[in-house]
Amino acid sequence: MAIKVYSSLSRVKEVFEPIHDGWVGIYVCGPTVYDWTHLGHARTYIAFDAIVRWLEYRGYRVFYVQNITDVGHLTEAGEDKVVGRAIREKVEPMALVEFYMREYFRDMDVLGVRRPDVSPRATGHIIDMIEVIKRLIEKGYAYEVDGNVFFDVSRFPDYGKLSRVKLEDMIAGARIDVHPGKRDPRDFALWKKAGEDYPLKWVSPWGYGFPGWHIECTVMAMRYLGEQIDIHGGALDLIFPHHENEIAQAEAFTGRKPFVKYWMHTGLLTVNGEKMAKSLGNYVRIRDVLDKFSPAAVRLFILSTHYRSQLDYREEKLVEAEANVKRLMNSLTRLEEAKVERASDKPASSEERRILEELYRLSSVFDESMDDDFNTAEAVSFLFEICRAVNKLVDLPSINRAILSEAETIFKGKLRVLGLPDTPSRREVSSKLVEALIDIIIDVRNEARKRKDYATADEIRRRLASIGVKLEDLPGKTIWRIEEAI
RNA sequence: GCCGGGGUGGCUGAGAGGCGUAGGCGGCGGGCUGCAGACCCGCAUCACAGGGGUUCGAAUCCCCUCCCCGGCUCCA
Repeated sequence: MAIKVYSSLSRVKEVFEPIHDGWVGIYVCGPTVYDWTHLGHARTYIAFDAIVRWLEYRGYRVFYVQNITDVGHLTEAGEDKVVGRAIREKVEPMALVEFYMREYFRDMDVLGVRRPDVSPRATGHIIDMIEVIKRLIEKGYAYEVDGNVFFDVSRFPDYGKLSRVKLEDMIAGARIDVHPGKRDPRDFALWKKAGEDYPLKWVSPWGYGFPGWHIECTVMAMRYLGEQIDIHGGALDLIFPHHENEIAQAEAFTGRKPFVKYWMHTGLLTVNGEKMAKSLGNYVRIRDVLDKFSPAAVRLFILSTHYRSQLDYREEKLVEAEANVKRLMNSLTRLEEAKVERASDKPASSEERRILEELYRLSSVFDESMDDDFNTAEAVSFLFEICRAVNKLVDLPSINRAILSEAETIFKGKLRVLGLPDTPSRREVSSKLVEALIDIIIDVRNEARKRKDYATADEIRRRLASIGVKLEDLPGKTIWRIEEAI
């Protein structure tokens, strides 16, 4: 029953034991809101959404913090992303931020990603950052050069423990911004000096400027979760330098180790086998995917692969996920129908008891999968088996009420924990009036069927299908659902 | 150059020494049905890149080879 979590730091699965009994603090690096959110964001945030849901399902109180980066995130050329874009579009930087932040939340809401408990913004924590930077200078971990402040990597011997990047290799390999004032090319900026007419700057002990990217997460994580936190997550590409630098800042500042007990990283998303990159022009916006596919299909697509694996986006896979969602939703419709039509108080038959036993078993292996480093991919396979068992049960001519209710609890519970819809879709687009009307039409059609007037019956079915209402004749009963709203 | 992750049946994609030939899709056959759909059951020369090795036993561990993808630079 213990949860196991793969830690990027130790590179093995560890038994999950939060620092405070029964309470989990989790920080996930949020987006820099200067552009539309893409499928990679969806991947990461849906994965962590499922993780948070699972921890709660297992009885933990979870406090989830995910930042909004609205300053300090620089491009390769050393330009602040938000500022650069705002200047090009001739808008106030914070208006740009506001726009994309709202769109981000909208996308996440549609995808059923529950909002974090706190969504702190970097610009709202400049004072905290300045305080931490001051302290780092006092402790000798940072130094000022002409209005810039750098972290002195040589003072932090653990540097590289997360990414396993060796300092020598860094110097040899990558392009590093060699600011003239840096003592060592590996040192990174905590505070950057801003020119006179720079639109986004704050006053500090070192003059006007703005914070570096890495310091915001360290500061906000500590502010809301304490000096040591249980889980810190993000996508794989943040390990170096972002998370490496966060560790250096936090542990240097507090003198306490470790800053983070479990580092969790999601695998990256590729598109048709290639990495997703602006330069390749293959960015897939969440918005565009949702134009074609249901949110549930997107979630199922993402959760069908383990969160640490690389995930390749291809449209056919979404088509398949959509079909799978339909399978699950069909089953829910049948369950609803069985509840009102065929629930009985007769003692359970041996067949019913067999199915119930099977459901209990599947429920428990589902849970084991999730406990094992949140293996949603394996859990999904059991979800489909639960679905099949439910179908078998509701196919029976009469079903023991208690068993039916147990089946419903199990099935819906698993759907919910994965953030999938647990009610048949027709509820969302119909109304009492629509339902009553369709029931009348169905009655008329069934009268025709009794008369063996199949031409009329088929015509009614065809015309209903053409407006998105799908009929299904079951023994003694016709059920319907809305496939695509007109 | 330095670090990772992979190569599994027609496709997709879990599993990481025996404990379910995962699951889904597609295909075929059967059941149910007026038909259709949905659903249920069964089947597929029962697959794990190639070559060695360890083991009573390997898709899973070790070694070698080939191929793919990613990180090291802004990125979720």
